[in-house]
Amino acid sequence: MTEKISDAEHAVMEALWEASPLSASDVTERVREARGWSIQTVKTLLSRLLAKDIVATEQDGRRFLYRPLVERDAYVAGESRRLVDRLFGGRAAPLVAHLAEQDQLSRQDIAEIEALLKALKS
Amino acid sequence: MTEKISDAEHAVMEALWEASPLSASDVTERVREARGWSIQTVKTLLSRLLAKDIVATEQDGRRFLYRPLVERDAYVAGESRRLVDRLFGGRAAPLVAHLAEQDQLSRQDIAEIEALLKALKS
DNA sequence: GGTTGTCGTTTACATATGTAGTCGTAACGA
DNA sequence: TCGTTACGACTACATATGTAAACGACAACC
Repeated sequence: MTEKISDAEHAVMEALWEASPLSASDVTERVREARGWSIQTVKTLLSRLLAKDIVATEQDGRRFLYRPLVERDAYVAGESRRLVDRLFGGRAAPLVAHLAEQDQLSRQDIAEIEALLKALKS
Repeated sequence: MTEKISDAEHAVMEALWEASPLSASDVTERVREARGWSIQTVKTLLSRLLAKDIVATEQDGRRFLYRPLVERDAYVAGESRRLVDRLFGGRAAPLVAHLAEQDQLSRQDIAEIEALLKALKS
């Protein structure tokens, strides 16, 4: 039921998932390289995330520190499921098949996945 | 480099991938159940897809028939890659690991994937 | 041949999104 | 104490998106 996180907001969330709580300027610093946003932009994104209850704040003197309310894992799970539902009829196997066909699996990926599956079956 | 396909546009594309060429009303009929859009809405979406060169038209008497210019496979590949890049650092194995952890893989999925990988290694 | 229905085209409008600028205020530094 | 700075809040504005209504042209039917 969590509200939708946009692309830009997602970049901010990645910073917060990496470390938190962070002030707006901390976040700006952390996303500067990847996105080059002004602090104003980051503040707007943080406000929107706040309004959507995706992050929370705590007072730190005159400023706010931001902290995620949504776990990265939950977000990743949601997005993965959305993709699988939309494009693969809700089944995960066709997704893996697709990745394989597109040669997007390295030899190492294959080995890792096999090991994983073996573990799963036990 | 194909332009972005929005969620609503994607529903229209699925109809066209299933069968094409189709008229606007054909498409409307095919998406009616899933989305319940008016024909006006479908026409707008088709125009936008046309403007983005994602579909093409051919004249059929007084009306147009629409046909995809982008293969479903290419779209699926792009979206899958985007997800893997954004959420799994570009590596596919962690995605599979994630699905596994979330219990999103059925026993049958596992069997299918194993067979697939075995085939890949040969 | 006028009416009606069907097309594509144009316009509409609310909300979301990307990307900031401005403003009032409170703290900090000289 | 007085200017500078750093904050959050509010405002801005273009483009994208979802969802259509209105319009004008033309074809089919009576």
